[in-house]
Amino acid sequence: MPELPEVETVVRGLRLHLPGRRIVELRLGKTDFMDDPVAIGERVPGSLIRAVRRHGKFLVLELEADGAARGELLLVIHLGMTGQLTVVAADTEVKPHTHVFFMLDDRRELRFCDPRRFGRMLVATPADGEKILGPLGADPLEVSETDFRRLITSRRARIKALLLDQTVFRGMGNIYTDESLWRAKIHPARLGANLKPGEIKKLHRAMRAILKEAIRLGGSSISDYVGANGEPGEFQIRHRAYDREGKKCFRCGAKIRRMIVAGRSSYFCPKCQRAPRVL
DNA sequence: CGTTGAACCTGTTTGC
DNA sequence: TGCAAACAGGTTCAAC
Repeated sequence: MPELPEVETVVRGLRLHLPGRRIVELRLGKTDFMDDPVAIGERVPGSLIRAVRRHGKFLVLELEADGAARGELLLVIHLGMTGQLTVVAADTEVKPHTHVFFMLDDRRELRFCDPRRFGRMLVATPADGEKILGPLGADPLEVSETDFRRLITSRRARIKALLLDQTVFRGMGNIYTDESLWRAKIHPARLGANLKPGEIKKLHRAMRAILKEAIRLGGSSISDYVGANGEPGEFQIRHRAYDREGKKCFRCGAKIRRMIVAGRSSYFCPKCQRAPRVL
């Protein structure tokens, strides 16, 4: 669920509460989504939260550890499909599947809830964190049109697969990929290398505009996504392709179709987004 | 290289 | 109504 706009929304929400707070205690439930739960239990308690940032779909809490493990430490978190990070008062009722409680020094808690446990959590030194964050590709909001073109035309994969590949662009997911392709009128199965210059320019613009608009509306809430304050997003009402199989295309009225591309459900307008004989 | 399918796990929706 | 299948924002790995 959480793609770039959702993670960005969560990060902005966390920034309202976390920087300057100390994590006084940690409580763990199920930990099979953690690389090394023992390390988290040992190194996180007592640390000071310096900053919160996003890298693709990863959230990064910059910590200053005290005691023995003194020094800069990164808490790296991925929300997977159903992960939620919220800051609540310590006496707030606990939702099922809440697996981590970070008790703060202001009687509040940062809670991680993830029913499917596809999320990920680990602590690392800045150097080790680089091993996870380093391989990620260009930020879709920062990438220039020139770099965008180069990244897309230098590979022989379908445009849908390229946009979803986190080592090419960090942060794009199934919803915003389909929405961007719909706006740019490009069929998801087209080969990136075969896109015409005009199409690439339109796609670059569409992607950036859609991500910005989605961030403005707090992301898309399909079933369980919420921001750090527990509020759902509103971008789902603006979806033009995603999850609209059989419904009318907002542009031409044709029925939106669904097909599997790059292993994922892909929604597109068969009339606006034509599949050429040679993809 | 790139694609496909399965696996990871739980909950919800859909179909017979 | 009830049960089983299909499906879900993501990533990773094996096999071709």
